[in-house]
Amino acid sequence: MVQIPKVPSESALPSPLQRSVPTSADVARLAGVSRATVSYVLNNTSAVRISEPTRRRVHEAAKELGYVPHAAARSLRAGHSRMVLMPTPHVAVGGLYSQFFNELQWALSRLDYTVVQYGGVGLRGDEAARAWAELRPVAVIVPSGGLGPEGVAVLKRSGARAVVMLSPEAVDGAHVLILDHGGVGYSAGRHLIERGRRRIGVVVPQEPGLGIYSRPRLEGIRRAVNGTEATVTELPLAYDEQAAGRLAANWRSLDLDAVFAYNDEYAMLVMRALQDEGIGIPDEAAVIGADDLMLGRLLRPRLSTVHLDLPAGRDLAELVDRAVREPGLAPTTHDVLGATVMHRESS
Amino acid sequence: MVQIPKVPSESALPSPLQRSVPTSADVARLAGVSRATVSYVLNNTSAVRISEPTRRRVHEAAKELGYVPHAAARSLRAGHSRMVLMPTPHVAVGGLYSQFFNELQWALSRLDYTVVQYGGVGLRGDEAARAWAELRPVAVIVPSGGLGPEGVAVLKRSGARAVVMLSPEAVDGAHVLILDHGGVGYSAGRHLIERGRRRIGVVVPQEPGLGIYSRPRLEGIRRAVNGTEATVTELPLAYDEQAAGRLAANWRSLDLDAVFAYNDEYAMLVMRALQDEGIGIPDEAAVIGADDLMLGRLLRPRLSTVHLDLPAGRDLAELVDRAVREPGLAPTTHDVLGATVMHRESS
DNA sequence: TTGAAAGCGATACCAG
DNA sequence: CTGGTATCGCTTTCAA
Repeated sequence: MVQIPKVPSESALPSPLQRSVPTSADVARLAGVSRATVSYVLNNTSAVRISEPTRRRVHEAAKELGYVPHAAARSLRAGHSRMVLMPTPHVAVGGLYSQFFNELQWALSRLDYTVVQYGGVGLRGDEAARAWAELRPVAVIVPSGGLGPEGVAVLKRSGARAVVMLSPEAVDGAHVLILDHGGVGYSAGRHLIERGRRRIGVVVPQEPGLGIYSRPRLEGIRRAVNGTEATVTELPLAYDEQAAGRLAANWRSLDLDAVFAYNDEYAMLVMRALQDEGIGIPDEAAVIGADDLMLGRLLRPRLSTVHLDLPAGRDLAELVDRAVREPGLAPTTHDVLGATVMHRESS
Repeated sequence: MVQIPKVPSESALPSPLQRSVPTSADVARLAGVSRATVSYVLNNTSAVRISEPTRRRVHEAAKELGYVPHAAARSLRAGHSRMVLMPTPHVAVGGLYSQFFNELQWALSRLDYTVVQYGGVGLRGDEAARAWAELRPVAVIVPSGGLGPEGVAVLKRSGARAVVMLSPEAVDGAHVLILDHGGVGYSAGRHLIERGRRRIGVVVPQEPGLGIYSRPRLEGIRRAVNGTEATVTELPLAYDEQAAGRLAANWRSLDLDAVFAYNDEYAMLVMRALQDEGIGIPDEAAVIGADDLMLGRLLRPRLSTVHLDLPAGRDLAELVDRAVREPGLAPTTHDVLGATVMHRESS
């Protein structure tokens, strides 16, 4: 890491008399009108007609002072805001989610909402909900579970008209889009079994925050082997080459014929390690990932994967908008995570 | 994409009498004390001593009502906030930046700042600056240029005590950490020339927002060949397999012996396509990427790359904190992007 | 067409 | 120890 040099603190340098920030009252004074008039002009209030010369004077004064309205004061007065709060996920999620959230953000902006990602780092559950509630957002979108019915209640009591969660399970009071990661594991499991595999290893990432995804995926593959003669073996794995190397070195003693690698990045890591150990893919070991990243198509053999159908950001934005406009709307719960196996060459 | 089913709008459902959100006045009423006392108790104001029974009553009332303080009202009254605003980058940047920003966010939280990522989608330059200024953040961290001295001035006039930019060039009034992407290209160029390459292709991504990074990298490699007999050829490339395939098919007619692929992901794409075309790496074509992603080490041959030394999030957080606490501090400008070639097997 | 003033929610001063 | 009250910046009636 490059060091940022420490700057000698220029003690008590009499800074150029930091003018305090201009308010609408300052604009009014400079333009020689009342604050009300300033408000009318700058907000283009249609209910009131202001003479053209006055408008110009106000605009000029505002520009001269560099006036910028104070959002907090405004929404305090208005009693509501159009802020949609989206807590940032605690763990670095993959490129798939980034893309989804970009799309969502864009769609919400189109509907005239201000999207704010809030970094509640140390907080969990209800504590987090309280922190979010302090901002009085009109809606909250929680990317990944972790919020119980009490948390939802806190948010609603403090004015949130919609709480939308992407969660593995339904939560009382919230609109929930159920991202059934179990289906991802299940699809992978069915696929491997259909291709004649019986002794399936399942990579379980060691990164702490990934459990909410990896556990359901593991459960899903367990469901898939249920009633068959196939077996499932957990393979804990850190995301680094050494760990993958150790796994590969042990591979033959594990006596497995397939591996579901949690996602494509872990799959690449595992596949590389197995190949370096001289293990043939897919003959000796079938490998399947998940997320359908571009990188999987670039591997040799091409990586089989489970493609995730996330909801369109646009649809989610519309759900939020509807919930905001009709607070009476009963919270809904939908399964929205499609899982489709993309069979390529590694399985 | 999975459709979210449209919900029949339950017209005018008499919602369960949405109690309006509780204020400190409500708490005061329920506890039988004044609003001032509520404030003292809930903020643990040390200058004032409140009797234990009163404290308990206030706390109980607050809990019963589910009271959550109103951040906007509080900071309006206080005249300042501890919000650090970080506009979200317009273009999906790579995993390297995500990691850096996560670290930064964590470090700022430790210093008791509230980090807010703000999605100003359609806005650019001064317009964006005005939108940010409305939130009255105590500091603004701009991830990637695009803000001129006027924009900085707007932010400062509206109360921002620090404006920190990660930018290719110095900007008046802002603390600037110069991310010299030119150095990345330069290092790659020097490396290739030292290894005897003379006809260097440089991948220029076609994704719109990537120009701010790719242009300086290209300029850097131009600087590196200056005064040598080596040449530089631009290779526009979209991030998909077809485009890479076309490039590879044309490769021999281009008569190049090396390629700097903008970053590791493009490098993987290009390397794969070249290999599929039967072009030997590094013999026929040397390939070097940038960003030093894990994936490069997993490729065969292992990908040479330019490692970027980003500033530590912790250091940047401290710079922000110092600037906030000493507004008189003169804005500083530092070069902070180290570039180190990691020579592996592809070059 | 414009101005005076109330009030959004929380805090901090000054009395009591 | 506790309560009244002015205040932050802005919008919006109601009067003039």
